[in-house]
Amino acid sequence: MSDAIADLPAGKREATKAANRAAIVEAARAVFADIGYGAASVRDVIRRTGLATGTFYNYFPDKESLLREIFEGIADEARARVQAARQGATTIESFVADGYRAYYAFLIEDPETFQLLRRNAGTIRVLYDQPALGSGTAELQADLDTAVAAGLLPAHDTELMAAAMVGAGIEVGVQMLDREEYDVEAAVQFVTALFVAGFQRLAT
Amino acid sequence: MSDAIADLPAGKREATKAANRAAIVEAARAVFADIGYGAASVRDVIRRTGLATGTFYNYFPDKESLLREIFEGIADEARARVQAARQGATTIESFVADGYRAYYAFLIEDPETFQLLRRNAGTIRVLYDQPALGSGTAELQADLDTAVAAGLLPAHDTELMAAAMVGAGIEVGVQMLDREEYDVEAAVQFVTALFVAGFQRLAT
DNA sequence: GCCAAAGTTGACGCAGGCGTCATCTTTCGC
DNA sequence: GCGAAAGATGACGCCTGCGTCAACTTTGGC
Repeated sequence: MSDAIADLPAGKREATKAANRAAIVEAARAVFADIGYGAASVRDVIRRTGLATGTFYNYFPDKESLLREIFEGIADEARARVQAARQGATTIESFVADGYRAYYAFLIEDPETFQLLRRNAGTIRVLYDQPALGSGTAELQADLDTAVAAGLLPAHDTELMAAAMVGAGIEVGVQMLDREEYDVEAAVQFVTALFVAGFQRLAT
Repeated sequence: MSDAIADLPAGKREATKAANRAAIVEAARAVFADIGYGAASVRDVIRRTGLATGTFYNYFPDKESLLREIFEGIADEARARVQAARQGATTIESFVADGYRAYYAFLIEDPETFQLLRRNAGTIRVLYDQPALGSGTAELQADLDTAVAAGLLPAHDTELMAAAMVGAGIEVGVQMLDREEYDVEAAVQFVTALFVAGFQRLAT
């Protein structure tokens, strides 16, 4: 059906393969977001694609590797965006605000991804037992360290700072998505005021 | 074996019933904390108690009602403690600090409960689709509203404030529990400084 | 001590998931 | 076009979970 994905040097062979893989991943996102990873079966996923049972195993060895692939894709994307946004920051305000703005924009763009993360945060945390969730607390901590070194932020426990920013960011994001109109700017203003003032106070 | 639970007017009948119920709940806490609610089966739970399959169904109609019972117990306890702690607050500082202190003390007292909540936050959120997780964002919001009315806090979006406090509280709690020594006071100081300064700034 | 009521037990039938593999279909090189 | 290779298919055997229920064990009243 149609020229679906690309007009690259795609042989039909390759094209179908890419399409099937994509279909499986897409179905899995929906299923995991919906009933949660633990409760989902490989069957639930492939049933949704219309492909046959056996086909699944041509692409993935099991359910877990599916979740890993999905999650890594999301994490890479989110990390890249947030980090790019923070790149130009020259003040605490812009560091905090630009990061959150990129993050919230990402959520709104694709609420399914957000639901997926929220629903399976516990599982993901167990799966990657260090890194935690969201766009990566570790990554944020590294950015905070850089900002501290550059004199942008007062020195403090960056691990706790990162944890607090991620936690608050997620819950505020949930609220934002729960409301009638998505107001990214309001959410950004809110968390920015909170953390900028908070960080300054912590310096005392 | 032994005089286990109580020396109340317990008939043997009643005593066994209470013990079995407790055993099931305890096993379920462990299993849900360990592999997650979705992946857990009723069998996983009863197997851990040594009771027979059928016995489970004398106490609970299904897996979900088990989670509900467990979660409600935890929520009641946590809510009561945090609210009691906040009762005497006369300043922003004590309002924030006392609540968090009670909360973190609770976590340390029983890390399994915390792991249970963390692991199954997504499921719980879906189960009670409004209330969310932790000791209850809604409850906190109500307390914040009261505090605002009493002039303790500057007026602002208390829904977002509650969300941010719960989110940051949880993630900071995770960090605290991940560290070698649990330092409740450090965690309390941290979040208190953050939110007190943040709330004041938001008033501007 | 005895017996009715309460409660426990685990085997049972059914449902559905798992991963495999022989078979069929499609593609691609020539 | 044709044949070989790549890949899709779904039935199959195995396993585990579900909720039930007839049979057994324990308790408590007398």
